[in-house]
Amino acid sequence: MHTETKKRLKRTHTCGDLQAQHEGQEVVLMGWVHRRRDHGGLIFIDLRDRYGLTQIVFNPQESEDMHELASTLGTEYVIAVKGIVRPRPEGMVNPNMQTGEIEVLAKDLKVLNPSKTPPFLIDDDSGAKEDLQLKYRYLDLRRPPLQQAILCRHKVYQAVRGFLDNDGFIEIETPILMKSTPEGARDYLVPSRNFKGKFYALPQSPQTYKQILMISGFDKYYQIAKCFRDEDLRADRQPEFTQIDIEMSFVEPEDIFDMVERMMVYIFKEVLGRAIDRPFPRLSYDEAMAQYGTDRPDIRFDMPLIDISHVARRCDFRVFTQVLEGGGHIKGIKVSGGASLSRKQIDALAEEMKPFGAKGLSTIKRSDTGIDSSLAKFFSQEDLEEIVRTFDAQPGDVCLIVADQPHIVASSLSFLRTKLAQERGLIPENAFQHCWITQFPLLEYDEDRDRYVAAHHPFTAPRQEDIELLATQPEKAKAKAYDLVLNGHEIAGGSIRIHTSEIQNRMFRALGIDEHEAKEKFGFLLDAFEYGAPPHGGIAFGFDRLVMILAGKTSIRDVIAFPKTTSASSLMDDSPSKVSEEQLKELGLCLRPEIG
RNA sequence: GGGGCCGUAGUGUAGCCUGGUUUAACACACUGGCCUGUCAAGCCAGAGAUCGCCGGUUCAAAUCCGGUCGGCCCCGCCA
Repeated sequence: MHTETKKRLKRTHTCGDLQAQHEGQEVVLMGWVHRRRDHGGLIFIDLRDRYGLTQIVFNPQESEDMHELASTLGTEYVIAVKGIVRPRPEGMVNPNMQTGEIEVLAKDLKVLNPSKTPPFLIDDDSGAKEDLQLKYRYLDLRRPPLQQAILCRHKVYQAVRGFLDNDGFIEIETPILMKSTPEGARDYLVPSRNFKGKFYALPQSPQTYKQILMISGFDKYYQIAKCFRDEDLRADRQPEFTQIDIEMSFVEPEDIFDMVERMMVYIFKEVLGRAIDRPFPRLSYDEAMAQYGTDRPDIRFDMPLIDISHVARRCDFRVFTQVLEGGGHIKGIKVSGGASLSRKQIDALAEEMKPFGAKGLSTIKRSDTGIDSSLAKFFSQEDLEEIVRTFDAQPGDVCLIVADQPHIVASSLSFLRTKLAQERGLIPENAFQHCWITQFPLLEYDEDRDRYVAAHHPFTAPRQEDIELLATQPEKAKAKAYDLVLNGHEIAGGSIRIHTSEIQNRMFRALGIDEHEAKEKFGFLLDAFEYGAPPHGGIAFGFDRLVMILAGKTSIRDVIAFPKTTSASSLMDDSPSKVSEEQLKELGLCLRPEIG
């Protein structure tokens, strides 16, 4: 035991540290065996930790025993090496390595822990399929790209906390076990043992708590909060995710915009060392929908949606005229140089637009000699020319046109716009373009539930001038709500809140929530409003999405240490899983017979 | 709830459309041997797969059909 202690090695440097200046120093490195190159005589080991790689050389002349031991090292063994830093021989410098000027001549080797052969290569690209990566997430997380992503996430946490603290915000935690509320996403439920038959819900967001904190006088609050929504997943949606949740008292939207823009400038500077321009451009919801067909437009490239209804009204194409009579839209986008797209390619695009409801895709190509269009027989030459002018199409361009209900035209063309921009390389690399979307509708009509639902959430304030519309034409009311969009991703959304129980009750009435139900579900908030609620508003960031964009990833799974699959399971720890009969009994639960 | 793509040695792919001369191929990893300047080390040899699972069609299924499970992408959904 005593000799063990004496011989124990203490790490002096990391695998990313050593340079020519360390020549001659005795160092101790610890890490994972990244690769072994065994020449029978000399053995080279690339030793890896999260800081980098360092080449270790084992020479049998130093110690036969040590050399023997080095020859048994396998990939991912954890070892400690004591050795002397020396410059690499003439011509052996590796300029691709951070530590490529030097190597460590091993004097002592200890195997701290052997490793089974890993199921995939620990490298920039392991080549393994994603389910295998998720099962062995602890190995996947050793890969440099994921380590960098997690490090980026750390930097964003620190930047956010640093900025908000400096700006006078107070970090306050709110409960994870809370009351289930109607409206919004499906809740994750937690059964109560003390109150059998009753349930907590995990927060979809800390919305009601942060409003109550405003009433408590914490006029500048923030929290980096875990949120939970039991809905179907996407590349940028996980069942549990993280928000930067912010709320302020005595503010108007301008105050929020100013604070958020300063924070984004700070984050980009701290995390990427980049300067970004502000103020961020603003578009109203209606403008965004008209120009881009989406409320989260990617404005790194142009390609706006162009309305040609005024010309289409005069054509003989019944599909078009019927769409217009039914209140539909006829719009299109111009693809510069797109006249070279083949019939087959266009058909493929049309096929991809079908899930959005688009039934057809019409084309108008402009060449040097004239206009070639699938609509030629329905339009006069003059009208075709007018359409081409409306699009400002040059020879070699093609205009792709959809006629349908407004929401179908918008979503399918928005998809097409992004898709073509990606395929044709129109999106500038390494560009970051924010924009604000403002003046969202307050309410939307829900066909299934046969009533209005809150477009944002039921605490969102209507514009002052629209309050009367709540009782008369609710769909026309606009909200003091705003989203922050970055490169086509919604990264934050917020609003000025209702702060009087009088307006809040009018809102509930518009939503078809009667007084009894309102009291039952949100009574605590309505009560709180009676005791001097300050005007307030705020915003919440999708933290994972923000980090995803900053880290240059295309899925938030890449910036979450332990993400779930698209079916919300965790392949590493195999959750969700069954629980024992005793556990169920304790909670007063039994499973429906068909579940077993 | 719906649509699309994928599932073949430890890993990634080919083979599948057009069923049988395929003893299921290739690369990486792995095992053994040789090797003192490699850094994706090299050379030689070797082991490793009832083709996700269940059923059907057929003389014959990795291959065709139906179902099912899992992963990814999308529509709906996500206040």
